Amino acid sequence: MATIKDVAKAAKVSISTVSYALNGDPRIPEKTASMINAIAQEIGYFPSAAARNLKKRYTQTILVAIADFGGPVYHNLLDGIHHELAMSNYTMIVSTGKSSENLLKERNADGAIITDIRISDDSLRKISKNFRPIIVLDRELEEPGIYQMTIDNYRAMREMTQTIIYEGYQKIAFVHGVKDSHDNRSRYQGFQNAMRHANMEIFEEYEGNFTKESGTDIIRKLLKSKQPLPEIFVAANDEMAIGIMDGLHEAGFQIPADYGVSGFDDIELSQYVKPQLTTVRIDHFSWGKDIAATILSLLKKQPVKLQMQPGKVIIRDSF
Amino acid sequence: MATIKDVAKAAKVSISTVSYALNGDPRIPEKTASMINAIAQEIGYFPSAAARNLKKRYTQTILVAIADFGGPVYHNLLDGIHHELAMSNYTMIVSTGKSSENLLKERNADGAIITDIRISDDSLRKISKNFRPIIVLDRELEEPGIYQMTIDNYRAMREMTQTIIYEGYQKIAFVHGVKDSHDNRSRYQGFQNAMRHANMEIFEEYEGNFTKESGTDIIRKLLKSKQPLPEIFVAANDEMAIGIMDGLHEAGFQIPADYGVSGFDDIELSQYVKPQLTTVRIDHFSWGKDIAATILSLLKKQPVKLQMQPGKVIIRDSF
DNA sequence: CCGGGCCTCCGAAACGTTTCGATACTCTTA
DNA sequence: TAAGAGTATCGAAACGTTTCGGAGGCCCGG
Repeated sequence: MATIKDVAKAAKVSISTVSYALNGDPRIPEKTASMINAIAQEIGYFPSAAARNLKKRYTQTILVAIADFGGPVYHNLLDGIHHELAMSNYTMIVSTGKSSENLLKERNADGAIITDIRISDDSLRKISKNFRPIIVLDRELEEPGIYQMTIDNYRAMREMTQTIIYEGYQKIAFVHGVKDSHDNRSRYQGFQNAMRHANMEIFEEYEGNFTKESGTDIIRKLLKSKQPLPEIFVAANDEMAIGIMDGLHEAGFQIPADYGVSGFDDIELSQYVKPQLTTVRIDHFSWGKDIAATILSLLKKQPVKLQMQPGKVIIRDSF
Repeated sequence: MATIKDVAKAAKVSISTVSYALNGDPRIPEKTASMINAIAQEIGYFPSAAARNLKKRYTQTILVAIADFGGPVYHNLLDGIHHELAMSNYTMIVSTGKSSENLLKERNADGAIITDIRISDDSLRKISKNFRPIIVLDRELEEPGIYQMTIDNYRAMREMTQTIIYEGYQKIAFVHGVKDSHDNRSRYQGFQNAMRHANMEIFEEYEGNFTKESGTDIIRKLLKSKQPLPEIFVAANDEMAIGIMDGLHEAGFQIPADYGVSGFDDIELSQYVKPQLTTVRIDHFSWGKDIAATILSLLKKQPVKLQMQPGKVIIRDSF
């Protein structure tokens, strides 16, 4: 592997001169620099990230840790982050699972954006001692070096619930996603709040895990056990809502004639499903851009103001 | 930042002893090792990836370079790769755009899986001088250190086309994705071959770019310019097929009564669209696992046999 | 002709690890 | 009791960069 030493030898100059030349230091005159660049090019030299990272104490890299690659909500978020970062000179890497924690602990990046509930608060707190800044998207965590940028789930779900109540629904049920996730909790709280304000009882609560399958399962079990159904299912996300619709259709019911369903996220599928799903739109792309811009400011030690990403109720045909 | 030196000082042993202890070298007796581990834990020490990477000449990392985070086909692929890699002790990182080339050139990983057409063959050839192994998913590229694992587009599309011909369609049109991509080319060749064998003329060819919007556009333009339409649109992927369906529906046509449409990939949406799309299923998840297993073998210098990932025609209702 | 300033360039230390090749000990065993 | 074999530990070099602090050489003004 060609190193800077090889370049120096070939160019008959010192290592330091090569380094300066390659990094465009003004003290190297134009013609020397271009000579050195030509030689580096020729022998196929590229600096070793490892060596550079070690010496400079940063990597010019931002890590995005996500829970999995599968979910339909991440794409726009990642695209948004990437879009913004591409204009800076930071490299973006994304990881999932166990990899993420390793990358953080061993400081493979200068900053991180995290939305993976499997990384515990505790672990994050520990990591934040050595690694900053971190932006968390999926939890509330008060800690120096950790910043929160969440979706305004509470307000959006409250608004959705109010709309439903206004429509005259009486037997209203909530379908939970993974119970102890921040998203689920805050959405549920918004729902709860709206119900309480309207002096309404929650008809029932069901437990899913944010997947489509869990939504379908709930319906199947409900039907099989002959329990009374609500008039409308307020799901904590679109995937479960769609799963519920699948389950209901499977049993021969009509939506919204027999039962209503609402979602949250406005994933692409929601417009294709029949009837189209009434849901809360989150503009993940611009949220991503916002997050990236924030971490860039943080990296420059500039002051930032953190605000929640708003959601917007999109009325379609599912209730 | 705590370094190994701090641990050594706190434990009153030498740096080398700490290093051996932390890496579980058998020459360090159990009780010394656990004492050192405890101290490292206590002062919050984590090794610096940069320093380790520099000294050992590898990173235990595999890079996956994708074209963008947006497309619906990557998720399962990435999940498959991750699934397999998670069982090894390699860290997986994914990147896109300009970042990918930097990461490769500066050797931030030990191996790479690439499916991003914007990285040119030339660039890849150059990179492969310093960086191996590389598995490419989106092109054919004969070069030491570069391995190809593609989808068997040719065969699958030929089969799809044969099915269509067998159904009795006469005016058959092909809808191209981005023209010079390997996927588009090989799918087109499969189509062409089937047509030739059946002694049929290709009714027309349209040019899209693999996006839904491009599919819809094609229909709109066709309709506006009053050109004759084919009886069936053979699209190079599902997204365009769905875009075409959208365009046709928009103009009030019925599918498959008025026009037929076929896709390729079997993305999730294809089952939700009405009518459900007839397409070619690619099991991206197991393809991903296969790819990951292959790169792992390559890394261990074991012999590998590269085979194409097969596709399977899934008959649904769009023709 | 001398001193100072600028322009080019260079040597060497440092970043935080790993690992080779010792060096002291402590036991065995003859 | 001395030699040999382990055992536990250590010092120092090396990985490939960046960057500080010069050092020579040249030109300029006085």
